[in-house]
Amino acid sequence: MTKSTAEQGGTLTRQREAVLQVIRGSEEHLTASEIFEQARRLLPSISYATVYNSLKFLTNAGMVHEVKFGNGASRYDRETGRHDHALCTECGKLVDFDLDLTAELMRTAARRSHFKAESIHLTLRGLCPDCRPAG
Amino acid sequence: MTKSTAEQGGTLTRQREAVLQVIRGSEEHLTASEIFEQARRLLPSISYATVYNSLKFLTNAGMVHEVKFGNGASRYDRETGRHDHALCTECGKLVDFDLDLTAELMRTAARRSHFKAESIHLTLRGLCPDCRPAG
DNA sequence: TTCACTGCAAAACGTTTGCAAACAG
DNA sequence: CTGTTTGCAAACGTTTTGCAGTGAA
Repeated sequence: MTKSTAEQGGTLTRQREAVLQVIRGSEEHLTASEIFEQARRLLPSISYATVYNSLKFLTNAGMVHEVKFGNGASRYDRETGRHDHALCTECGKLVDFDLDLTAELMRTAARRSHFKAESIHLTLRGLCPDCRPAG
Repeated sequence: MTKSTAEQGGTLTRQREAVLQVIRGSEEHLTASEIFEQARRLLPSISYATVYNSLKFLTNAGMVHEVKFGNGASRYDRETGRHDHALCTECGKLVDFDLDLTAELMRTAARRSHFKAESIHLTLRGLCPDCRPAG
């Protein structure tokens, strides 16, 4: 029953730390394969499966945030607090932002859908500053 | 340049019609594999790939609506107008609803994210009426 | 010694593709 | 005939799994 490094679940191994470091070190929202590429630079022996294990571990531990979109690859975000996403339809760039109407929004959505609300997820699709016509 | 049955793109073949009929005939949001199962009851010779082709065709033609969630299978919705979704975390049920604050919401989100808004997608996660503790 | 974790390879899953044959205009 | 669509099988990208081997308490 003796606990190790992390809060409860398990150990923050070298591999998991490398994965965490990659995610924390990036402005972007990386995919598992991008994380694998970068993690193996820190720890050449790391395997793809271990990256996946680590991502699951870190997600469960609340240390990173998984963003699932469409049918493509999940992306991982160092920002773990509640926030929304904007996805560029031109270049695929994914940006975090926060809408503080969400408490209100969740109540309205719950009423309309007759669900007991747990969380609300909002995604804006459009053109990012770099891709839109004018400045 | 002579057009056929559909608006512009192509023909509404027997296969595409079967797929459309399955989607229109269901209250649920079916996956491609569920659609395949049901479509082959209408048209036993239909193939999986043709179901995918048809879904792509119908989606492009605006006759059905594709809902992509997480990394799982896309679901297809006969409701093509703008609307939001509620996803049950217990049983996976997906329900449509409409929030009419969305025009306002889109403006705010665009301002916050600095994106040029195209569309906004809102998903409520929680417990559906059947799964939540009390009535 | 024990138990969690790793690395590898294979499988699983949803989806897409290449291509020959069938079909409609 | 010509172009489109079909059906099949094989390929694809992402994720999961089985399992033997490693490593830290």
